[in-house]
Amino acid sequence: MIFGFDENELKILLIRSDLEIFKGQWSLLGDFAADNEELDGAAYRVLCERTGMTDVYLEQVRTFSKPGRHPGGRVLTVAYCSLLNIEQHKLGKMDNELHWHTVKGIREMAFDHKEIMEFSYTWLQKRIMEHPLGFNLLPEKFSLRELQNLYEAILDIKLDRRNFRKKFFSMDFLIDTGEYEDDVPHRPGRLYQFNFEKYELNKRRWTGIDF
Amino acid sequence: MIFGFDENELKILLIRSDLEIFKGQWSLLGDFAADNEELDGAAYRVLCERTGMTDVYLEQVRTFSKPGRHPGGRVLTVAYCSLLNIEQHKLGKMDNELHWHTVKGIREMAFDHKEIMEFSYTWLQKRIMEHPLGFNLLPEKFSLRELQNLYEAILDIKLDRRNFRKKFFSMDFLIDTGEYEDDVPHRPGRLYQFNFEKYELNKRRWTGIDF
DNA sequence: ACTAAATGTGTAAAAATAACACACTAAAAA
DNA sequence: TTTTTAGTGTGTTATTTTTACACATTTAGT
Repeated sequence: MIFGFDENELKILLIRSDLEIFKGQWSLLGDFAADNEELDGAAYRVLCERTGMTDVYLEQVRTFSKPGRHPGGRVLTVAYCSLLNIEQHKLGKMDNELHWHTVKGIREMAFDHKEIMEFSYTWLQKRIMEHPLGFNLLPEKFSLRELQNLYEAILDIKLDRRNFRKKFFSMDFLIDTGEYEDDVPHRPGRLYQFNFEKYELNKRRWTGIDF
Repeated sequence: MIFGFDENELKILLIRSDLEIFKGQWSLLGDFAADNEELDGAAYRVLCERTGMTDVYLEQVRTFSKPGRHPGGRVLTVAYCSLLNIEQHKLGKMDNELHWHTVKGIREMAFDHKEIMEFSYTWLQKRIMEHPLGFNLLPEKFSLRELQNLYEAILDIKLDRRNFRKKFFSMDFLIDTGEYEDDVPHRPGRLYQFNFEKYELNKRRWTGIDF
C-alpha cells in the first residue's frame, strides 16, 4: 500500500494486473519474498524498485491468508503501508504500468486487494491519529493548510482551523522555517501565514513513529 | 500467545521445546498451517486442540519473518493473541507438556519467541485500553475487584477504585447479576459490593471487539 | 479489644477537546 | 470600479474527560 497525497486527495499507487483473469483491473504492488529475505526488507525492496525512492516510511499492517485468494496457488500476503511524498516520486520517470489512484474512487481491484486496501486505509486512519505520520506525505517544508488538508482528506472529516493549529503547536514537532512560498497563487487572507508560511519537522523532538 | 489470568497475574501457556538445541526452553504454542487453511482457522485449530476450549477470543497480532529464526529452515510465524478463562481450561485435563507461566517471570525462550511474546504483550496492553477484552480472561460472572485486578496486572499499574468503577459503569457493558459470591473468604469492607457482587457482560451492548 | 487492611462513596481540580464570531484580505464576478 | 465571495488570523468559553483525593466503616487477624 503505497500512499501519496496530491491535489488534496489521498492517492494510492497501483499497477495493472498482469493476469489474464484480472485483465484491466488494478492491483497493489507486491512481489514474492526471496528465501532468505526478511519481509520488512522485501517490502522495502519492492518499494524502492518501484518508486526509485529511499528513506521512506514503511510499516507492517497485517497478513492475509484466505485460500484461493490467488488463482496461481497458495499465496500469503503480508501487507505493508508506506507513505511518501508523491511530488518527489513523480519527478522521477514514472513507470508506464503504474498509476496513482484516488483511494475513494477505486471500484474494483484484482485478487482480494480491495479488501486489503480497505483494511489498510482504516488502519492508517487510526494510526495517523496516534502518531505523527502525515509529514511523510508532504514535502520537507509545508504550510499548516497543507497539513490540515492532508488530515481532512485521510480522515474524511472537516477540522477546525484554530484547534488544529493549537494541537500541532502544542506537540512541538513543527519548526517555523521563516520562509514563505511565493510562486503559487495567493489565496485570500490577511497575513498568508496559514497558507504560505512554511514549517518543517523538528527532528530533534521526533525521532520515529513512537512518541 | 494464549493468555490467562490467575492469582492476580497474567499468565501465558507454554510448551517445552521439542528441539534438541532448545532443550529445556519454553516455546509458544504453534503449528504449521495446512496448504488450504486460512491462518485464522489454523490458529483457532491449534488453540482448540491444545486447550480443548472453543468460543475463545483470538486475533492476529503480527508476522515475524527474520531468516534464521527457525533452525530447521525458513519459517514465517504469524502471531495470534488469545485470551481465555484459565479456570475453565484447568478443569479439563492438562496436557503434561503444557505449563502456565507468569508473563513477567519468563527469562528465556526458544526461537525468537521471547521477542514475539514481548511484542504481543505490548500489543495487548494497548489493545485492552481501546477495547473491552478483559472479560475473556474472567469467568462469566466476576466482581469489579477481579476486573480491576486484571487491568492492573496487565497494565502493570495501580488504578483508582472509584475512577475504575465510574469508567466501566459509564460504558454500560456490565450487568449487575444480583448474585453474590459466598464460598470465598470475605475481605474487609462494608457491603461486599466491590468484592463479591457479580457482574457479567451485557451482550446486547457488546457484540464484538469493535465498539 | 485492638490493629491493620480493604471497602463504599462523591466532589473538586485539571486537562483535553470542541465550539464558536468577527474583522480583514484578495480573487472573482458583476 | 464596485460588489460579492471565499478564505484567512486570532482568543475565549463551554463541555467533556481524566485525574486526584479523605474519611467513616467493616472484617480479619492478632
